[in-house]
Amino acid sequence: MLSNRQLQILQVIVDDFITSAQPVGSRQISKRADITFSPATIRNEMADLEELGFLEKTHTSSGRVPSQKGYRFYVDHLLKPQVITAEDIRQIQSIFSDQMMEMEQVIRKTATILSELTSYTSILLGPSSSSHRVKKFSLVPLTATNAVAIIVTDNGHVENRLVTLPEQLAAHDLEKMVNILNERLVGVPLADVHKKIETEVMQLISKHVGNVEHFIRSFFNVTDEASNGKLVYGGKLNILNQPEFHDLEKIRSLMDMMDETSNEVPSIIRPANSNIEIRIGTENNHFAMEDCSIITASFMTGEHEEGAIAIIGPTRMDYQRVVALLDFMRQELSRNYLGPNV
Amino acid sequence: MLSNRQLQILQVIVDDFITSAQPVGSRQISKRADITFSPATIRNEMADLEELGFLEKTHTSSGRVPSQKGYRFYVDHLLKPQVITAEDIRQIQSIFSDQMMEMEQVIRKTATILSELTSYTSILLGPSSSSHRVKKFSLVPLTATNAVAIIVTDNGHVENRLVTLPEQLAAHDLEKMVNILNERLVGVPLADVHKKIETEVMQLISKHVGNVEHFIRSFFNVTDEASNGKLVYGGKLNILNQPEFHDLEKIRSLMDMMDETSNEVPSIIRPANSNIEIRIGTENNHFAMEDCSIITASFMTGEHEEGAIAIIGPTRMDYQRVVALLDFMRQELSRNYLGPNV
DNA sequence: ATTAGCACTCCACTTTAATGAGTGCTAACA
DNA sequence: TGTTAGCACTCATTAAAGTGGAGTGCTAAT
Repeated sequence: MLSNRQLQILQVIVDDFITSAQPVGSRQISKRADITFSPATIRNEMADLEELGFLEKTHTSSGRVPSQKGYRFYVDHLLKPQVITAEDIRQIQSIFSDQMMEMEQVIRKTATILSELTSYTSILLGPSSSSHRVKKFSLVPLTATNAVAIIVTDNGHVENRLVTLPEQLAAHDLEKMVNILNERLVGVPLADVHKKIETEVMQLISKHVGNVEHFIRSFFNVTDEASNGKLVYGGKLNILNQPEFHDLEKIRSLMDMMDETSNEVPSIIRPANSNIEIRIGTENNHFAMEDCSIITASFMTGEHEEGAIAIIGPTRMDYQRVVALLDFMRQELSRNYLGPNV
Repeated sequence: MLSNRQLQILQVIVDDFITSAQPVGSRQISKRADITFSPATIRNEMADLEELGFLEKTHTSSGRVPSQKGYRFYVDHLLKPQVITAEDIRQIQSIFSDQMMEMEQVIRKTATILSELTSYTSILLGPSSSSHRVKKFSLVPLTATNAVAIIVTDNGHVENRLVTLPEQLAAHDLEKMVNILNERLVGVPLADVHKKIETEVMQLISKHVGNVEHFIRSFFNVTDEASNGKLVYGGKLNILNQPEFHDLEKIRSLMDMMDETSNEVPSIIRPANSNIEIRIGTENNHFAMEDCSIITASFMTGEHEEGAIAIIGPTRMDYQRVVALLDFMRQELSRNYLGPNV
């Protein structure tokens, strides 16, 4: 069990290091107004805290730096709920001032504003469309062999894919097929479309219209891609401002992770439960993020629709502020984003 | 006028520097098999070339480095058409091996492969859809006040936008409106849709259906966003491998330029005429690219549809190879990409 | 239990010296 | 007259050595 004095010292060290990025020494601490004891006393306490694993030295005669365990303790026990400023609130609410708010726009604006307010990198994962239901299916022929297949969901999401039509397909067969698909697919959640087509629609169609194998197959993946929501980054380059990221290799691996081609990010930033979650350093289980912390939160845009917000910064991150901002943000998003008034 | 020997020396220096990134000295040059004269002679020639502005020194007693003017001369007069390897050809053609090639996929794959083959950053600008004609317009109502407006063009491009419907709008009025829009818009190039609606369709509709001002307005910008084609990057991080980009500020400004939010890139990478074009250093008229060269080429996917390819690398770029690759690539793209068999 | 005092450590920075690649110039050479 | 060998000189790079300062750990005094 840590004494009150130890708690106080740990708190001061973490707070100091977060703002200065410099190892903090005993003398420096003793100068603070709220510290009444001498540097020597502080040194003793710091030695104990180090032995307990909360602090580290960068070299034998340097000041102390919080260890990962130190941050963890700080986050779990010393974090004081911080009130965000009126200006923060104003900025966040400006996102919703525009009446006509399409999901993607809101996500984008949120990402930008969060990265500006925190000066870290924000990641927003829009709610997946897979729980939404098909509102309409249509097929627009382009040439004799090509057409565009379009699915509109009840939240206004549009999926479209170029498909190759079976060779000799009469116009009325095409129409018939579209009718069947509409009959059977409207109302089905996007996530189930694949299965539905395979088990039910496919044989039904081939009864009326021959040779649709290939067409159906090229249409299958329509539904797979909407399973993750839109992923948007804000302030990707903010990480370059952090003094601990002057190392090109670290930057590279982080940037690499955030490159659109990789798709591990959604699973990384989705919080395990729906609360705010903080993962520090190696807790992320990701090489590129060994020196990073990530704070995630989720927001709801419908009964089963969940989006995720994440802020990535150095382990030496302003946890208090970010947590406060994220908490407010998630509330605003959930509050403003009620179902399909989209 | 440069003597043959000067030409040879300039060529050797540029070639050498391109591969080694190190200033090249007289002794080093004289060691080459194709050089018959002594270091002292070379030094004299180099001094002349420097005076003429083709070479520079990094400091008084360093070897020579090509100046921007040197690169320009090299590119204009010394570039030998290089044959690309069978492996290069194989890789490039693999892009088109897949029968079902959607424009966006091809663009993506091209960007990736070009960045891998060159180890520089590639930028691909897909052809704009604005010359394509509206194939179909449809409106899918979601709620009483919201709907999705969808435009499909004859090349299979789909534009969709959430729109707010006028308050009291009967179902048959809606249908009538959609019919009118289809009648009037089908066959119109995307670029002209805006104008067409404003001058013609708007009054026609308001004759039949009242109070459509707001709806029409929210629909206007549908057409503006397709004016630039899809923009795709390949190997954004390759620039980090270049020794001249170990400076964070340079990296930042380049990355910043390539960030999706900025939209100056299309105009930068579009070549002035339809040939291959090389811009070196400050010729780019862009701060972030003072130490970069950009090689652009265009390809045709239809009579009036033009896409652009660009490779961005350090001024010390392997011009020969990149030019050869781009030239082959543009031919392949144009050849494989014939109109709307998409 | 707390703190002043002191020896010690180590980083960061500066200075100095040595090395070596490269140049410019001059004089000799073919 | 064009070419080259020779030589003094410049400058980046590297290593070694010295210096100052911030910080620690320990001990003894309060």
